[in-house]
Amino acid sequence: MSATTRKVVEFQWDLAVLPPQRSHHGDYVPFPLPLLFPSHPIQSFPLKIMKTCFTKEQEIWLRERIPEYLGRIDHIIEGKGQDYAEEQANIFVGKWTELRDGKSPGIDVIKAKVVRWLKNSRTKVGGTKAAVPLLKIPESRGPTANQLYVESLEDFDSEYQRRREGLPTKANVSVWNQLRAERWQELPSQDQKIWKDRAEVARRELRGPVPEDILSRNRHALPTSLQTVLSSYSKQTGYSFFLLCVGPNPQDPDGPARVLTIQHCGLESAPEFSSFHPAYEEGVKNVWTQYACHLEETRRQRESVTDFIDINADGIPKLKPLCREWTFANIADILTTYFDQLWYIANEKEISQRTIPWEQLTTQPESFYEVTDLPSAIPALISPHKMPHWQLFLLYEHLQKCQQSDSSATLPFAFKVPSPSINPSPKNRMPEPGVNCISPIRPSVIAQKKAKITLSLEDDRHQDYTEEGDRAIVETDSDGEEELPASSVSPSNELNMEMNNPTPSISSVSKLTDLHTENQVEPVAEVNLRRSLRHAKDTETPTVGDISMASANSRKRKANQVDVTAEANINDNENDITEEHQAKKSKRGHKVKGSTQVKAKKAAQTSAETAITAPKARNSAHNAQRYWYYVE
DNA sequence: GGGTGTACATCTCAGATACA
DNA sequence: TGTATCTGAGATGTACACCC
Repeated sequence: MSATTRKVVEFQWDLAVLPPQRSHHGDYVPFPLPLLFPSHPIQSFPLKIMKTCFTKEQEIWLRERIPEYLGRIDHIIEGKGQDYAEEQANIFVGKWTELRDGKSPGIDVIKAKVVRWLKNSRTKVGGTKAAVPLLKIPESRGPTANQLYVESLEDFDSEYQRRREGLPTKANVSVWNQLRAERWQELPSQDQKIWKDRAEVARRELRGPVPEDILSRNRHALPTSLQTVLSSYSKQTGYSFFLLCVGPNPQDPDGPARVLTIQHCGLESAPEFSSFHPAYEEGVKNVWTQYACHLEETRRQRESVTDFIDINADGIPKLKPLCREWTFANIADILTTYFDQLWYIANEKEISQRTIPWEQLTTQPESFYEVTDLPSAIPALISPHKMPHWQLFLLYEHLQKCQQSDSSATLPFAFKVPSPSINPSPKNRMPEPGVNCISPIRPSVIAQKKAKITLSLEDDRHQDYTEEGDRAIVETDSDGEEELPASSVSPSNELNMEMNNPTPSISSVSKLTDLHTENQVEPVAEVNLRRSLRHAKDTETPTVGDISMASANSRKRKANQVDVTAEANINDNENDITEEHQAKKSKRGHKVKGSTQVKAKKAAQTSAETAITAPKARNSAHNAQRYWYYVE
């Protein structure tokens, strides 16, 4: 490593082969864990579709052929690269005759594109065309409290119209803002608080679930993003970092969990922590994976627990029959979610918080519900996680039976709307430790969720007949050891935490498997991401592994940049550019270079301006750094 | 046949600007 | 003041064409 010690290690383990909950370590936090991953209110942002020739599937297929093609060109593999490219082109058109968006330019054109694609693969960095966005999910700010308030005033608009009469258009905003400020100031502070709470609710309502594709992209870019951030922080603080992470695998969110260890040290040739620590494997890595295992498992259970409650289009929850495999914690989770949903329904109009304030409910039960709604053996409702086990079962069965016996839409249990003094604002409320804080489900998302679950169920019912044997083999491994190589984990031996089984079990057990990927280079998408982080890029120093592939493109970019700044100004007529562009298509050697944007800008400038305007300093493409990380 | 240079399209990001 | 839209800069993939 040239200037700094940087290392990213990525490995995975299968939840189906997790260590049992009562592991020999016995020192990890027992299930259920406190809420460590609060739901992030988010809003989707527009996604643009990349215009590339091949579909994703085709690109993947082609990418798999690059190593052999390049191997032949470099004489590492016997045979000619061109022959291989043409051979693969023939196979390609045998598989597909349509490209992206259903375009079918003809067999010969497709063949030529395949050959050219493989040829370009030698010089291009590879991967996807589009840069990976930063790990950022924009959040809508939503309406402000004072805005909501004045919108509710019937006379506000008329007053606004009266005040703006005779004023220039530009004054409209200030008039509106002034009037809003006046009305807001007139409002008592208690009422202001109510409107602030309503604005908070409105903001939340604007934010839906994170789109899966954004999650996937963010997860994919995470190692690079973290590495870049750590690198920058290291430069700016002199600190060294060793970071352990766990989370879903971007390739398969329901499959093996992914564990990352990221080390960044500003010193040259610093030893890696894993080699420095005398018992890294046993003392650090294994301990972390044991712990992280349960973090991920709990996270998935919290995600999936809502799948164990039927919620209709009105948001009314219905409990499913008890499953023998559920643990007490599982049942407590489900009941907590169930009550939170009931609470949400009861308080929807007056909502100032979305989950039950269990502490207050315990101290003032009469303000929250009718005691007669509970089974006679249960004196009071407390948090299911604090409930004795016999009460937990009793309550669950009671609620479940009430559902079955009552065909009407009446709920077996209903919360009262507490007075505002009892019902604190969410800002002042602290989540109770160990309590499931999954947000209640908004009716608007229920239809979508249920459709997804239904589809999943139908698929999985079908799969269960075909894969039952495989699954059984893995889960009943007698000696407790995973015999399959980690890299060969297939869908049949992965435990799907969601709805893979018509009678799903939340519990999952097993042992650790470590998946190593040997000498894997960084996907270009992640390189792009890091390049997008310009501050980091400027201070980064490449490690090894970047020379061969990067040099060709860097030279090209540099050459291109010089040409743009030196020659683009010559052309100040866009029409000429177009003509020359057309001419270029038939005859190579055209000397005007640069993007259309650059040309258009230059064309818009006068010749005098272009003569005296110094081109803006750019990051030289030659200096563009390639940042590779290595995987253990 | 393989390597290389180039134009162009298109992406992300950040800052500027317009608007209510 | 908050939000939406526009714009410029930088980066990268694709297609084409020429050179060795």
